[in-house]
Amino acid sequence: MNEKNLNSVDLNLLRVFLAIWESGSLTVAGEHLGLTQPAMSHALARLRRLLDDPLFVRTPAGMEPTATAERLFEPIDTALALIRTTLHAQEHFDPGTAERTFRLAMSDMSEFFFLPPLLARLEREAPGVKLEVVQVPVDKLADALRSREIDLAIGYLPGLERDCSTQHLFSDSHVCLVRARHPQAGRKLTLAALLTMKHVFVPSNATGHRMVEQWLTESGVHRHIVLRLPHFTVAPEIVRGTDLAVLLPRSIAERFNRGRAYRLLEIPVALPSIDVNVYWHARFDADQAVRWLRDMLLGMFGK
DNA sequence: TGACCTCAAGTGCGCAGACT
DNA sequence: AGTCTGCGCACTTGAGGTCA
Repeated sequence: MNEKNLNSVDLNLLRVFLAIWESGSLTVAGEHLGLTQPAMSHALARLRRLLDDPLFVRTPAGMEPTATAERLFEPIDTALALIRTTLHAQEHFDPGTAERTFRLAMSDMSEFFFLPPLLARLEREAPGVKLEVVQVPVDKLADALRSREIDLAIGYLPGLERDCSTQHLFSDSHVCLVRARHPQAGRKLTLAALLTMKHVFVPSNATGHRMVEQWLTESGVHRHIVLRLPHFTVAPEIVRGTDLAVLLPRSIAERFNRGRAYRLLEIPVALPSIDVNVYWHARFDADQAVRWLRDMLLGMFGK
């Protein structure tokens, strides 16, 4: 593209490009942008002249991008996001008056650990701020952060470090949670005792927890599972009334043990530690609101 | 010299109808 | 049903002229 072509680049044409890319239809893209279909057609025609490429071709499946469009998508998407966040960055974020919903992705265990204290803090300092926890498959998290479907992801998510910015909060390890009057309470837990005990098994959707469970299996540590649960919240209540045990992250176990109804036993196997981080996409580095929330998380949970 | 006005060209958009 | 194209309207922009 020469300087003359550059003069005719209209930022709105790039929005048109992205809207057609995302919807695969001029009509639908126009609805998203508040333009009619003919206006979209004209805009696409101008883009085609500008870039000397059809960009999108009609197929039975909709408007399919050409190789040139495929090549252009990422830089255009990144450039527009940069412009948006640069403009947003100028807007001062005042938590006391802000009306904003933050969308977060986290596991069920992280919900239990993070949300109660975080909500209490928000209630005091940012009454207009709302949270929405979104369940996103791990392999879709990077895309969800990039597209701003979610603002932050929290947990042990090593796969995200390649695509996203990261702030370390704390390192966690696993312990064996039993009731205070359990026969093993007060004793040093041996591998033989661990294998003899009856366990509650919680698959959870937490990546770190799953990794530890997988590591135990691969290491030949096969516990005697008498109860499988789809989620972990009821497990401590069951453990409190029985001689069953459950393996949980220490942060979760300590939260349950505030009333001293349990004992936390060290697991007699060297388990990998879990780095609990907060993740966001680098394109939103400058977003004052998200930065404020990140700083709050770091202040509350960072070690 | 700057402010204001006029006019032509360029641009964006919508309507209607043709096309795929 | 969805897209493309010709046409006309509205608005913007820039050049040129006039006036205080």
